[in-house]
Amino acid sequence: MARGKSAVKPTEAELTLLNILWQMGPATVRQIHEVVSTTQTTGYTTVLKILQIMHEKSLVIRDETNRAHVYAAANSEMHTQSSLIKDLISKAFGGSTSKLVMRAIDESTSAEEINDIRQLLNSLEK
Amino acid sequence: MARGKSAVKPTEAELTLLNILWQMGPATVRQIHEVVSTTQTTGYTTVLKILQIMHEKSLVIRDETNRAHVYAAANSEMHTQSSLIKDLISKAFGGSTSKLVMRAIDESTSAEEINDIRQLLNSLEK
DNA sequence: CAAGGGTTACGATTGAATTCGTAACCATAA
DNA sequence: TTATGGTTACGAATTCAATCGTAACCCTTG
Repeated sequence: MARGKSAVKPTEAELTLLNILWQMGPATVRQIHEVVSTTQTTGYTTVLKILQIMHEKSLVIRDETNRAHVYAAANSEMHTQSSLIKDLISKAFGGSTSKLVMRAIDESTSAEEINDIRQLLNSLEK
Repeated sequence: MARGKSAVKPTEAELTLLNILWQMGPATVRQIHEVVSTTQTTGYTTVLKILQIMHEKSLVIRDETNRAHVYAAANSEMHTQSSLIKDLISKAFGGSTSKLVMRAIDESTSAEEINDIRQLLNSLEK
């Protein structure tokens, strides 16, 4: 089995940090922790530890040039999203993408979003 | 906070059993284990234990009338799928359904599935 | 050079998920 | 009635996620 990289599925806490990294770009633990703190009450060393574990798992890369290491997401947001969704489709939707899409769209989906999706379908047409 | 029921997110092992229950309808541990065994090598008592835990969490209901208890999914497949997907949308897609749909559809999506999705959009039209 | 402050590293703790062995239980066949 | 076989219940072991306290480290300033 080829398990080069995308084999690792980020945990919930890890995904929170990845979202921040995708948003901010490369950042130090302190910077990341500051952002996390706006939403949660998570200790500095907790964020540090999670980043270290993510580094072991190759979910992030880090630049150790300076004393304060600079972390960055190892994979793109798009790549990770695709991987997460394929996982869900296989585990909860019997592998059917259309079933998932049907469940995803409901009364709370805005008209704009529906338009976006329609345009996507049209672009696949050709 | 109202946390009546859909607050509990099934774990991976639990989702495997739920899939079987949705497929088979109410079933005994033995029956469920037989199906599980076609795919995995999981012990009988492991399946039993997971079902007991799911019962505590109210993910399944059970009929204890007979000696061999009969288990059934507490929530519908559709309900659970919706809940799982909403969770993913909020945690990995910034709340955007259309982003999720865009990631879900790729080159591996069959023409039929794309057609199904298009029809869904059309039905939402009116 | 020595003290402080910020930073990383390490290890411990807690709780959940998963797994299973073994005991207890009970209905039924002999 | 008693033994047998299937069933549930209990509890222990293992692993992983998440959290943090404390030690070690090192740059910078006085």
